[in-house]
Amino acid sequence: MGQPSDLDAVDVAILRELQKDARLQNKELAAIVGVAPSTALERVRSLRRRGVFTGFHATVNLAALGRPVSALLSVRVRPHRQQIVAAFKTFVLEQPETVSLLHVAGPDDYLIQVAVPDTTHLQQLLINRLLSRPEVVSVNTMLVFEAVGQPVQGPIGS
Amino acid sequence: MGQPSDLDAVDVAILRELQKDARLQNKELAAIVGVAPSTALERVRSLRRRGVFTGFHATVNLAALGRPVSALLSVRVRPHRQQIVAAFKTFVLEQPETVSLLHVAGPDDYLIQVAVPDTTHLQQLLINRLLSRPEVVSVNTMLVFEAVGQPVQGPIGS
DNA sequence: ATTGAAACAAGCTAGTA
DNA sequence: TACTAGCTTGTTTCAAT
Repeated sequence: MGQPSDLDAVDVAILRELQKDARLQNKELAAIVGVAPSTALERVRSLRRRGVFTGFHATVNLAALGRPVSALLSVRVRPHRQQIVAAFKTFVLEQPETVSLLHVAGPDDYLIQVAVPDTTHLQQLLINRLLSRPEVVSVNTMLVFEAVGQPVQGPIGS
Repeated sequence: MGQPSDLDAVDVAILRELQKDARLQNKELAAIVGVAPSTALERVRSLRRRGVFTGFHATVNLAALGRPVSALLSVRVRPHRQQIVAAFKTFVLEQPETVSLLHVAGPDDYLIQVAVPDTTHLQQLLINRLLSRPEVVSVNTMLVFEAVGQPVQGPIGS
């Protein structure tokens, strides 16, 4: 589904601009990428339809939400049966502290990023909700000092 | 900077809606949260000014960008001097493969998420660009099977 | 701090090349 | 597929509360 070659220079420019600012108005976007507004509109719709754009989201300052402490929890889940794993994932995503969940290949199976009000809250989350689950074999906690996300992703010249 | 109590119900509703859909029109947003369009506009501006909103970004399907393989690189950097660490971070963020960078407390110092066209590309990145750097003591590679981000973050009732 | 209304600007849908 | 034009719709400012 979708080769990078499906994307011409205008598409790539649109991807770049809307990753930088999702609230950019269509007319302005059209001016920046050098096409007519109607064309820009159709391009954005097409990129959405083709699944190249997966969403448009505001990002928030978690500290301003009263959750200044972030941690990465490296979790080992056993046995690795489909039903158990699915239930675990659902549970994790239901927790309001969860920011993201990665299923990885390595010594541990899942990396969960959480944001909490304080370390006491983190401790309670670990003890009362994660370690108490039978399928959770181990949890390694890494405090997050700093998180930097690249705001713009594009194709890579292989 | 910014207690959660600074946010009333309307603010929280605005945060929720724009995290779900950053391209929501102001008029529609106003209708959903139950205020006049002019009020909604002022609230959004205020949340931006106060740094509660940190950005509005389109998210893209990395596979559609020709980068279907994601990995998490757990990196140990030594010595842990300010200048060396800063140079390392800058270098990592300059690489087009980089999706995000976390500085953590744990056995390793950095977790780097990368998205690449294939595993050969990943191997080359590791050998030619990461392991060749003198400050990089070790790299542990975890392949990412699945990544799920919670689209909406809110305050947590402590 | 919120609102309603007016002036302004953008979005959208044709019809055409 | 992209563009121009014109009608529709949304955005923004501001005086008043």
